Formats: sequence, structure tokens, C-alpha cells
Amino acid sequence: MDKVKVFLKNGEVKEYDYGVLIKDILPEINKRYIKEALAAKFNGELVDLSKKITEDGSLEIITFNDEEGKKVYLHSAAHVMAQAVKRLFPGVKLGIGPAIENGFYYDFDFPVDFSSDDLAAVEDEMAKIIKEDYPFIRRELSRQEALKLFSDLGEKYKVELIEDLPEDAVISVYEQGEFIDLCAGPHVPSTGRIKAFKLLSVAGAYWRGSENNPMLKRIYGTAFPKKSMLEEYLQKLEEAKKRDHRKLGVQLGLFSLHEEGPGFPFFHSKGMVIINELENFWRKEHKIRGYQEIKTPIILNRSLWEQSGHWDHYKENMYFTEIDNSTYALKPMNCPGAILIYKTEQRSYRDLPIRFAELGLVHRHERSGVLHGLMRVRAFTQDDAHIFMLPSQIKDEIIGVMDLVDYFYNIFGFEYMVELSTKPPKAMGSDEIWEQATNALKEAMEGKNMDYVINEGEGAFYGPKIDFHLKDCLGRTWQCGTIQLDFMLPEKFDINYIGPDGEKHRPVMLHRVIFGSIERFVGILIEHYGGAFPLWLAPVQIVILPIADRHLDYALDIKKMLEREDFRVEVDARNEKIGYKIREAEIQKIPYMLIVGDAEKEKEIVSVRKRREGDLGLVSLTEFIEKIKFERANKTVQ
RNA sequence: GCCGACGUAGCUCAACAGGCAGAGCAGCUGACUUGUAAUCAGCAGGUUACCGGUUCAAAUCCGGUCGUCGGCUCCA
Repeated sequence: MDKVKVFLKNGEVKEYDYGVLIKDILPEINKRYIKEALAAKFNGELVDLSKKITEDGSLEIITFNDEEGKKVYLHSAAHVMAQAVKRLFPGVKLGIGPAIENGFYYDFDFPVDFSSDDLAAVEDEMAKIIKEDYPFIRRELSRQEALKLFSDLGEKYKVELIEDLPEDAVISVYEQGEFIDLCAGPHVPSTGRIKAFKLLSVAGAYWRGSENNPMLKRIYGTAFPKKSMLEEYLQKLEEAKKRDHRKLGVQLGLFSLHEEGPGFPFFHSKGMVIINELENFWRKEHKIRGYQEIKTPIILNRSLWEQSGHWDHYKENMYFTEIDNSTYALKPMNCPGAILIYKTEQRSYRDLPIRFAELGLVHRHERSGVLHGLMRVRAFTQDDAHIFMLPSQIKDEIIGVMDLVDYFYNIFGFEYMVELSTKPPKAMGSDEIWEQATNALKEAMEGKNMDYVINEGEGAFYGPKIDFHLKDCLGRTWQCGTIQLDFMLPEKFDINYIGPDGEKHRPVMLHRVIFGSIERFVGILIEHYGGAFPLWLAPVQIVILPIADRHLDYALDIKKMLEREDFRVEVDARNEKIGYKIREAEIQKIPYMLIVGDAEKEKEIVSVRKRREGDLGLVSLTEFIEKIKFERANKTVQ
């Protein structure tokens, strides 16, 4: 009989009979794989453990510890859920059911109403299926067979999927007990391998992500090979929710949201401290980098929006008002205003690049279901800038902005993801001009060796863009910074500069934000720091806690001295025990507490307590001030 | 906008299956003069989101509106 050579990951080469099953050689590789192996990678291709080896090749065993193994596991759990749902709801039609980060979902078209109350029943049925321990059996079918199978089953969405598969695609189905599903695989060996799982939520989701398609019901869940891992994950979710900016924002008195203004946040004085610090920093850094600050009106005439293209492309997101019988709009973007300023003077090529920066308040009518605390609102301040430049300056200007984003985000200790979005279906301008702009962005990123993903067709209607995304407490990402090239608006507004040849030329325009929206950025910051802001941003930087009434004068003296150094200081003069005051200050996440009693007053020193760290001991006030001035100036993040 | 859930005091949450809406924290008043995460006592606080319906009786059941939460779509 023929033999096959198998190259293992540890460098060993083994020989087996032709057609040996991967699962049968697991014990020889490592005994722990008998229990832990979920799938395998043969010659780089993910396969089932039940696969026969019919050629020489490299073999790698996949477990839950591998990212791919985790996906196989979660996806298998999704199949178990689908089987349970089909048992409980005859006539349900299957959509798709992939693994996602930390879980899985499956989309269903239910013949009856389905609500989150029904999840428990599905979970119970899943438990049965797991106990029944059906093997996952793979079968490969021809296109005709597959089409017949799924149309006989009434699975119209699966039929649609098969029809859209490329000509040469291998079509496979997986069976477990009475359940059969179109699936590329691989899967874990049997349903019994799913040990700990939980269904988390049910949500609507359009079939294939399009509003024009029917809405299916999506059930989200997660699964782990150990109960303790599931519990740990759920615990972590709970912990993360405590960092939610909507919760912390109220607790710390930073902002509030009211029914009277959905999507229009109210900032309290402590929230304004953070905003003002961010803006002060922003102004300083932009001045250094050659930006000129401008301010343009919030309400502008309809004719401007017609000229800019917003009237045609953005109207459903805009608010309108009437002044003296003519229509005006609340600006959804700052660009047309900046262009009007550009046009107030004859510009020379020697003036370019011109960098107009504007903290501009924009209003956008967002659909009611998308509002989300400070992250998604209907009025927000963009830390905008519009750069007018020569075509030859494009690359350097893009790099300049990318450096600025990197400089800013590093100060806050953010890790960020970069995405490039290309021409959308509803766009202004020719394909050529889009390609030119898109390539400019690509070149700049590649020049900086930046990792990025491409979002086809996700660009703004006037140009392609680079987006910078940051994560919130639950790992959801939000677009913050963005760089958008624009060849359209200069055209529409017929802006120009005089070149060395004495002729008029068209400048290129670039829109960009660093924070993105100040509101969103504050939301991200709250979650990133869990409310414990670094000293330079903390609304109250120091609280002085006198032990008893007789120490109040001394506390007020210290307050004055710190205020002279421009620190934000409060004295907790309440008639309470020191432990109580400390607790309050800790909950308010105030960076420094100064405790003053008889000893401190007598020697003119302070007892320093640091947020979350505790007692730092006694120091002189001058020493303390030096230390915190340094910390503030360096924007130290703990 | 769509799917699902939710909305009770400033906050966190109770109130079996329709039968007088309750607690802790916060607030106010008083006592205590306090040493590194909650001192004690008292007082006050509500048109149960809003509108309508069913009922002898609605926080509770039904319908609608608004808002919020988790998603989808859309986006900074």
C-alpha cells in the first residue's frame, strides 16, 4: 500500500498509510490533541479532523487557542443553534451564521414572531443537541445537487447564496443529525464538543446587509470549551460596561442627555474643562504647524449648499430653516464656509498650502436608531481643517496630517486602526479623478509603512478618505480622525490660485479632522481612561481634605497657592470623617488628595494620596507643586 | 428608519398572578470634631415617560407617541 509523508510543525516527518484519517493520528502527535484538537491545517488549508490524507503535506493541529480554531468552534456553535431553532420553529429559513470576534450569530427568517424571551428555549434545545453528540459530516455536492437540496428544503436564502458562488467553487454541506446546512467548513468533530455557550441578544439584520432586502432576526451568542472561560468572558463584559461613558459621564458630572434634545448633549462645567483643555492643546499644536484658525457661520443660505452639492447628496441629513422668505440650512460640514474665505482674496502659488483650521459646530439629522451617547449625536464640533494646495504638495500634506494624528493619539495612549475608503456608488466626479485621489492616499500610507484595510465604496460623496478608528469599552470601533481628498469642491466653487506662469490654476483641497468630533472624542476618552483622566485633563485635579474644622484655614491657604499655579483645586469642607471624604474623591477619580490635619498645619506640609494608589506620604507643598507641574506639562498617562 | 427589549424618587433597584408605590445611596436638618474608600439620628422626596382604552380598581393588562439600550442600515 502507498504511504504518505506528513510534515509536522515540530519538524518531525512521519509516514502513514495512504488515506489515513487525521483524527486517527492525533494520539501519536500529542495525547492532549485527543481532547483539544478541533480541526487541522493540511498544506495550509483548514480541514476537518475526519479528512483523509491522500498526499504528502504539512500538518498542523488546530485548537481553541488558535485564532482559527476559535472561529471553527464558534461557527460550529452557530450550527448547533441553527439546528435548535429549526427544531423549535418549523418553517424557519436560514440566512448566514458566521463566527465573529468573541462569538457568533445566525440570521433567521422566522415564520412567527421571535423575541429575546425565546432564547432560553433555544438554549435548552442546544443543550440537548450537544448531549446527543452528533458528528459533523461533510459532503461535497455538485451545483445542481446543492440547488435541488436547498430548494426542496425551502431554503431560499441558501439557494441565493449557491447561485452567487463562483463557477469553480467547491460546494459543501455539513450534516449533524437531522440538520443540514450549506457551509464551507471546517467544523469541530461533533456537537458534543461545544461545552459552554450562551445566547446574548436578538436583533434585526437586513439580508445581505441591504435596507432593500427583508429584515431577518439575528441571534448573537458566544461559546467556550470551558465553563470558567465563559463566566470569565461574561464577567469581563460586565466590567467593561462600567466604563461606559454614558454611565461615567453622569456619575462624574461631565454631561447629560435629555429627552428634550435627543442627540444634542448638554455639557456640564466639568465636561467643559475637558473640552477646553483638548481645544487649547489643539490650538497650540495647530499654530505650530502653520494652520490659521477661522470660524464660519452655522446657518448658511440654500444656494451655497446647492453649489457645494450637499443639496443633492446630503439633503436628508440636513436641517433647514427660513429667514426672510428664503431657505437656509444648518451646516452639516464646514467646507463651503472655508471656501468662501479662501475666495475673499486672490491667492498666489506662493501662498499655498493654506491651512484653515476651524472648530466648527455642525448639525446632522441622524436617524433615531443610531444615536449613541456622545459617540453618535446630531450636533457636534469637528476639529476641522481645510488645506488648499498645489497638486505637487498633496503627498507631503497628507503625511503631515498623518503625523499629527499619530502625535495626538500617542499622547492619549491610543492604539488606532486605519482604513481607506474608495468611491461610493452615489459619488460626484469621474472615475479618473477618484483614482488619482485614492492613489495619493495610498502612496502616503505606504510611504509611512502603515497597515490599513480598504473599504470599497465607503468613501464620502466628494472624495476618498483615510479614517482613523478608536475602540470603545466594548471593543466597538468609532471613526475619529479622517483625511479626505477633494477634487470636486474646488471645481464647484471655481477656486483658483495664480501660478508662476501668471495663469489661474485649480488648487486641490483636503478636509481633515484629528479628534473627529470633540464630543465623540470625549466619549472615547472617558471609556479609555475609565473616567480616571490624566492630570492635565482632570476636571478637578486636586482635592484638599481637612481632617477637622480647625484645619480649614490651612486648606484654603493651600488651595490659593495651587490656584496661583493654575491648578483646578477643591476643598472638601464638609463635616465628615476623612475616610468618607477619601471615598468620595476616589469615586470622583480626582488624581490627587491632600490630607491636612494638625501635623501638616504645624510643619506646613501636606499628606499626599494618589487616586487608586493610596498614601504617598508627607511632602512640602513646593515639592508637591513641582511634581505635579511636571506631570501636567508632560501629559503623563498612568 | 428597521428588528428586539426597556422606561418607578437625583442615582441603583423593589412592589406575588391588577387591590393604599417602597428601600439603599444622594439631598436637607441636627449631633459628633473626626487621620487614608461609607459616623449616628431625624426630615423631605413620586401625575410610576406621555396620551388614550379595558376594569369597581392599572406601575402592572391593551393601543398609540416619545425616549433609552442592544443590533441592522447609515456615519464624525
